[in-house]
Amino acid sequence: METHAAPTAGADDRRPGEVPLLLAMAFRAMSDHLHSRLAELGREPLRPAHGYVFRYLADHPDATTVDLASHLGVTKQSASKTVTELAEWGYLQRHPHPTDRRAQVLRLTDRGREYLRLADQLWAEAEQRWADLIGPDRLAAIHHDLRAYLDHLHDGRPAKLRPVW
Amino acid sequence: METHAAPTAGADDRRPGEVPLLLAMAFRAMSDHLHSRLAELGREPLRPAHGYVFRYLADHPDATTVDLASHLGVTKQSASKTVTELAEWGYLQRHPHPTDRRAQVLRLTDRGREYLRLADQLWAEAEQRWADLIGPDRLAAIHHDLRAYLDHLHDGRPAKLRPVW
DNA sequence: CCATTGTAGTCAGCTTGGTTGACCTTTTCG
DNA sequence: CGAAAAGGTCAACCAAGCTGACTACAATGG
Repeated sequence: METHAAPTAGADDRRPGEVPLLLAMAFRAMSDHLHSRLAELGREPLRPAHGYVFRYLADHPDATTVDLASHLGVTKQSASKTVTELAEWGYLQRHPHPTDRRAQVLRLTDRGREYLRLADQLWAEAEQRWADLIGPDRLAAIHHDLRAYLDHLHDGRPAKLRPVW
Repeated sequence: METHAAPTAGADDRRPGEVPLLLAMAFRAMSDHLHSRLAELGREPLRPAHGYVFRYLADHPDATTVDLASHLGVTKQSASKTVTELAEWGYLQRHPHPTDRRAQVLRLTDRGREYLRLADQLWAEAEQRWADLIGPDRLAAIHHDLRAYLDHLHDGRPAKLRPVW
């Protein structure tokens, strides 16, 4: 039961370079958790990328498709396809841009905001399972260290999200 | 015009459920590092999934395509496609199975083993950048905590690797 | 010992989620 | 003003999965 081992970690024969893969596996595990909970609740199987769209739109109320594309790190055509899909499903709407007649402002519908709350809650569940195992202080430290890494690397510019696989 | 400024690095305003996404972003950042280093070195742009194949074959000297498929969590057809590709590129070879004439034993070539060493080294570089920032003790603790989580969840069975996106 | 059932692997065709390129409209700027 | 840049769409293509059908061999139970 070495759940709270000291950071010295003598017996840990850490293979250098293993951490990145562990990050991917942990994310996958949490993602699986979210999917199975969504299924339990009988919800549509939106994927993490969709949740990320929702979050961006919630935080950026005057975002356009091009904004979204650059945030997601995909082409505007691809982002447009996603937007069309989510609009058809009633999660967001395109509104005319107040000053630029080329552009469209994307806004979440109530349904979209509701889904975002649910997704946040389910991610939090998965996260909590980890906290239960290692302790909330450790989780907070990891959160902090991850942020530090990403802020350091990208220094202002937003981090890319979608894994290259 | 940002309504939500970047989180000020003051008190830990941890949004519950944020950690999973940070895991994905950190992995993506490390993966980007690996890719750009490979490009610098003029190497073929093999993806993380390929490195994972190499590792499995290195650890399981009598693995077949079906073994690999179940390990990767994909269909045998998909695994077969990957194997064909890697064989054409000279990273592995198919050998007749000693006792089962349907099956083929997959083995890394020297070139494959060399690539695995390189990939390990590049992942380690990315990992090290994080360690430089947060300190090696913190990284070791995170490594330990990730392992604990994955071991706890899967309890014996291998963890899924490829992110669902 | 043979008939049935199961397994390793391949081939073919489809789907998904991305790509590039061409294009129209509107905006920005020299 | 006129040229270049930018938002958005349409269309064609591509990569990497998938399912389904199939062959060849293996294992098992009368």
